[in-house]
Amino acid sequence: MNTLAEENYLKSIYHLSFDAETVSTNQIAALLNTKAASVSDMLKKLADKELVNYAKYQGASLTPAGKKIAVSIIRKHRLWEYFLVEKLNFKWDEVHDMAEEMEHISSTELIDRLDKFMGYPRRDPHGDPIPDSNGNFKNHKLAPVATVKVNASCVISGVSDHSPIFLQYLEKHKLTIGKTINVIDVIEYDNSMIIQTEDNKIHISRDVANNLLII
Amino acid sequence: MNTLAEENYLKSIYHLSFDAETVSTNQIAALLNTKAASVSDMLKKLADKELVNYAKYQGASLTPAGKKIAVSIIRKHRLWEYFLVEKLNFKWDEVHDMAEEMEHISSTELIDRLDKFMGYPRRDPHGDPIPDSNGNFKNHKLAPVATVKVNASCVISGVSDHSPIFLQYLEKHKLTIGKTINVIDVIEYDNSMIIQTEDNKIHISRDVANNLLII
DNA sequence: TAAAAAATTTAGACAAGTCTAAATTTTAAT
DNA sequence: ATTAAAATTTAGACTTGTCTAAATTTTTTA
Repeated sequence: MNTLAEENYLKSIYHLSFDAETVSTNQIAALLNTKAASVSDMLKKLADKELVNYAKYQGASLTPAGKKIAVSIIRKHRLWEYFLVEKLNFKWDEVHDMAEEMEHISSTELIDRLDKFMGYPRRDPHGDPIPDSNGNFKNHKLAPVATVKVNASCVISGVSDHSPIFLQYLEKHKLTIGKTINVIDVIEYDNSMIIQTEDNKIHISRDVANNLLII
Repeated sequence: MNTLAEENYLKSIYHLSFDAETVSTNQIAALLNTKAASVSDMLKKLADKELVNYAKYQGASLTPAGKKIAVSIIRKHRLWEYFLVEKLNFKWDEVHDMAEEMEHISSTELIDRLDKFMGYPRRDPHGDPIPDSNGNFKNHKLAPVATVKVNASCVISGVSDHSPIFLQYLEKHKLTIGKTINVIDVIEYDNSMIIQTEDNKIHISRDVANNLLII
């Protein structure tokens, strides 16, 4: 199959492809915490294997074969996260690094049985959709709270920052998946927002409003 | 922590140490499907890290630190095997390779919670004992069926060959963990045995009798 | 649109882990 | 107690994935 490094590159390119057709060397390097030179090398290898389309200086995109591998890794990652939270009682801010390792367990039979064991969950603990065993899933982009108008209400449905520190902040203020919130006010000066949750009234910064997603 | 290769070496040395104080380069090479030269290199590295005791040409043994790592990997392997069989309904001959990958997932918190989730099982699907979270477990050697006298009866408690082909053979003849068997006869010519199980009477070869363990 | 800045690639080096072939040490056999 | 055989180690090479520094290409800016 593919090496761990290759899988991580494919996954990164997939995630970065959400916003653009083609992904730059520097973007990949930043996400993988590596250097642009290393990325150039790897893109050449992945292009040889026909997993990415790559033209020097022009960025990269996934081929159908590369995309299939990326989606399968994302499926594994999200199912393991669900397992860790729902079966082993970890908190949503604790599971990312573990799932990062577990997503590379190769057996697809294993992951399909895990999926069945858990009753075919459709979203992981962070609200991200879980691809089915054929790699199909609706990946429609959610809007950030920052786009909500004053007096409008909405339901928290995802996050675009998965870091423990952000998730812990949300947890602390009960801003978790499924909660309904109402925007009370937007402070023009810094674009921070006052929101009313089911539990209390909170003042959130622009950063938070940008990384908290709603339907 | 340690690399995947290092962990596999430590595990191999642990398993081979069952019969002897010190383990030879060739024994390790055979078990890991690698060459003696590679083993020499790695033993040097592991000795530098004080995980094995190693003197050139004299074989290797684990230090307490090395043994601790080896036992922790074995704990992970056996708990994942139990999970795969008991929760995901795999058969006992299907789980070895998957567990071989899963044993390298690093988090000990994860494995302790998995242990709890499954109710602290004491033996894996092949009858091997599962170390507790402190690394303690009774690892007393089981006797092969080959040592049982005619007319004596005993309970199948383990296997010393974990290969799918052997496990499938046992499954087919219902020679599984917990079954009681009675030795009817031993054929002197080839040391094969006629045994009576709860289900039927079977003629097993010396090889089978050597790899099937009883209490 | 030419120079400066930013992005990217190439060249060459390195570490981990493996291999083959040759050299060395240990063990077995006479 | 030598010699032959077996086991083990060393030397040198190769692969994967990484890095720094230098070279090249693209983009930006004036």
